[in-house]
Amino acid sequence: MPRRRRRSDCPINFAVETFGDRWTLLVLRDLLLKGRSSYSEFLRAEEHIATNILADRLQRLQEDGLATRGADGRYRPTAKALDLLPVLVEMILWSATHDQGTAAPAEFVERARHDRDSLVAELRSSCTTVQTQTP
Amino acid sequence: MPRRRRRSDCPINFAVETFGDRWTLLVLRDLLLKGRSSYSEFLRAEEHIATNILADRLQRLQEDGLATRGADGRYRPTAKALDLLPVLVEMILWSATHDQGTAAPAEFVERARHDRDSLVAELRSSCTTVQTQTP
DNA sequence: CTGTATCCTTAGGGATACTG
DNA sequence: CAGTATCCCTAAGGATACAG
Repeated sequence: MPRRRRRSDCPINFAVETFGDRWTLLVLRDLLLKGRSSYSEFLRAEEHIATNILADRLQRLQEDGLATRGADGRYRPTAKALDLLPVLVEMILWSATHDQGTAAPAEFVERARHDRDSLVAELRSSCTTVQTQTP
Repeated sequence: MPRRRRRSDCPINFAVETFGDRWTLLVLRDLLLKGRSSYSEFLRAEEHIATNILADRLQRLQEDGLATRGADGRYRPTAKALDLLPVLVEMILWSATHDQGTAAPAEFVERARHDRDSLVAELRSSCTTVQTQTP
């Protein structure tokens, strides 16, 4: 399957082409923010992703260098994926501000608002820790 | 036309459902970062958006409270849209870091890296200025 | 210039069955 | 458990033509 050709070299377009669809960002959320790593864990997402869609997105994440699959069958975020944490945090902040009915932990939002960088650093290191904890 | 029902109350999901498609974010980019405001200006986007798609996205942006259409037929970002600037900036930073071949102005990227908050503030006020400049 | 309308094609997605 | 494989269907998208 030839990968769809890129429409432009704009950085926003690159982001769109990497995770601008209805599922990829949710898988990344589970991978980066919810500490999920196995197929069945991703399948449990409350948005109810279909098995074929999930398999496809996990494949793409690997192709795009955002995740690796270990011998144990668990998916781990790469550094490239970890660098998306600021994007995710800003999205959460935006949704929490503008969507009444959004279910973001108030504590998280407050922290993101006042102490964004240290929150990102913490999330980052918690991912890394989990990553190395299974020798 | 009934609007698609939301899949969950997760803030990331809210973001996905608002601009998680292949075009909305590009229109927002033009609106927020490129100072474009008229239909023909958006149509000039290098990604070549079709007329019906553009009309649809402009409509949705209004429905979602991200843009307003003035009597002059020009589209203006709302405060809700301006609050997406940090998200866009983080995306640009991420793409500039991880996509060789991305065409982001080096000056902009440096500024974003070292002086993110003031850059966002500047972008925000430049939008506002443009907005009020036609009395 | 700012869009509608139409037609057509394809990719994306959902349900479900099945396999190692 | 961790996926493939199908089937089917709809929404999304592209190309144009047309209209006020």
